[in-house]
Amino acid sequence: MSTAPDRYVQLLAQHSLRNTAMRRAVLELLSRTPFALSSHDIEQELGPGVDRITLYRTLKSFEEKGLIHRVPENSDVSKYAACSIECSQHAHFDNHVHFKCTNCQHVYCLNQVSIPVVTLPAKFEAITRDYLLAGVCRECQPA
Amino acid sequence: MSTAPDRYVQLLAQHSLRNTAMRRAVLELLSRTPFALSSHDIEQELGPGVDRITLYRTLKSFEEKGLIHRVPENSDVSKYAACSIECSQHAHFDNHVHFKCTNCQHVYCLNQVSIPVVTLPAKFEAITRDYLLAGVCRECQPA
DNA sequence: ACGTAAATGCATCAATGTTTCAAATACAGA
DNA sequence: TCTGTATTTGAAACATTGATGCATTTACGT
Repeated sequence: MSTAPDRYVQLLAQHSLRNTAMRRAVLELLSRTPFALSSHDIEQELGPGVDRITLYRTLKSFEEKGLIHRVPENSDVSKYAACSIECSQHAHFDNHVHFKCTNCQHVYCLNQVSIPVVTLPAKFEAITRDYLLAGVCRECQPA
Repeated sequence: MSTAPDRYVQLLAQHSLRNTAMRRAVLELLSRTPFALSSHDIEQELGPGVDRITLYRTLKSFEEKGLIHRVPENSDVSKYAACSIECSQHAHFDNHVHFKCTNCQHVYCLNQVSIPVVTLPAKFEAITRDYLLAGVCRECQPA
């Protein structure tokens, strides 16, 4: 794990998180990957040196502080993706649709597609919304 | 577990599932509960007599045959709810919105609110859609 | 009522995640 | 730059959720 002092260091500081090798590595990986990754995926990508427990804690604190968000999935494993810049500990603003490919299993954040609003029955008040699509992604379309 | 020959027996037969005590009990419980239940919840409700493994298998086959659906959640535990009548092994038609109360933790199927359609980027083709809201439910509103 | 395929119950195994605690480390302040 | 302290890490143990293999039991078509 390199020690390059770059924008990830700033991101961590902005969210009151100490600058450690594991955090930089996870942040860098999630930022450069165009689809959501599970804890297991991240472990694989970062190589055999990473501690599984530390990784769980890293993901948990990142989620709490608003650096990453958990993509809603109807499977058993949680997948994570980098948040948009506006997110913080106090509020998540990931109002985009998620798309899961049933072929390659990748989960994409479709940042350009925002979640439509619905009218709820009386006395139900929504605070957050998640919209998850499943189907065939760009990469897996038959030519 | 009673042996009352009622509409659950028919439901099971219609979906090619044998009529057993556990299946009748789970089906009855999910049908009368207005929010989604986790495997653990169901175990508690049905009492100490139920076998955990059999329950997992029951939920799995119910989901496969289209009797119940798994409610998308961004937590770790899976929750299940009874499907609408039109669902079958071949296709689920649960095009309603789900609502999770951040206070009582209950997940409601808002059957009267259908999921709005979105326009996807080129070459993405959606097959299923899930819409999950979180907020304060009817029961938990301050007076 | 009988035979067979399916479902159950139990032991075992696997994956995911949490907790506890000592050792190491980041970072603020002198 | 050095030092103190609060945070983070790493390791072992534990908890929960779920799957698998197999013998026994049960549902249901004939």
